[in-house]
Amino acid sequence: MELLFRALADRTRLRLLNLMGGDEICVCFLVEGLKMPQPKISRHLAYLRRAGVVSARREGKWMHYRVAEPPEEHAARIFREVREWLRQDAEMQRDRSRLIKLCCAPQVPVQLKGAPRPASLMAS
Amino acid sequence: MELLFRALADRTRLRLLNLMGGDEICVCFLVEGLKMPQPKISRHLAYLRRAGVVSARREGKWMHYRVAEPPEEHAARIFREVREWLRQDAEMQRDRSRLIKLCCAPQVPVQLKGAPRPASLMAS
DNA sequence: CTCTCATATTCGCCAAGGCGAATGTGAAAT
DNA sequence: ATTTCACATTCGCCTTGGCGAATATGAGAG
Repeated sequence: MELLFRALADRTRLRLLNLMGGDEICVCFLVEGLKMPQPKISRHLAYLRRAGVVSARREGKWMHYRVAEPPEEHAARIFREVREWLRQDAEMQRDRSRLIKLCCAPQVPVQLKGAPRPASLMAS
Repeated sequence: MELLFRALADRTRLRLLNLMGGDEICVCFLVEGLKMPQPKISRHLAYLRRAGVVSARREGKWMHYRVAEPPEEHAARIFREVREWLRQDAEMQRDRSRLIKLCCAPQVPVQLKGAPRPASLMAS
């Protein structure tokens, strides 16, 4: 129980969870979307993984992360409520807009040339 | 947002929130109920107060604490869900039983001779 | 005024965890 | 095989926050 809350008790981790809203997303897009150093992102992703709230999948060089709903009933409800909360937060909305611009742009930035784009970024 | 989760990210604080389930409760009952050193309880209560999730009321020598629902909509829903979760947790149930035994006993322990009892401890 | 009682705060110590910088690793490309 | 690319981990430093022990505060009681 405390494990879940410790995972949520950090702004960067909340922003990460926000960016992977329901979808799989590649680490490089998280790095670019949050404009943060890559090791920092990776450390927080590791933390979220240890806490069991995200799952990772490897595809060649790329790692895809996605939100993993907790099995426990109450945890899951809290989790959904948090993500709903994120959708209405101002900074989180900016983050999502930036991400959408990033991956739906006519040409993506140099660093993400061949990176697999997140599937659905339509809702916002 | 992180403030709320940091407040919930500690077992002792969760146990405290559990014991003040909807009611006002005096610090001395929390100390006895959790069988923990009083300064420890006080420190965690201060933390909860700073986080804005409890409010305190003075009555002579005694301090009464109660849960304060956050004004923000999502925060409040999460908070209610947490407290619902607590009600179903095993250790939390034991804590509540012990508290009930404590204050509804034919004669309360020496330390709580004149202490004001928590009002309603009927639901459990 | 002093004493006691309920509660709060302070102090010193230690572990968790955030950060940037550097380095490691594993998969593909050449 | 070597290099490159995407990502992970380690290291050293610093802050937060947990703890017990001691002490402070503030309100009644005597």
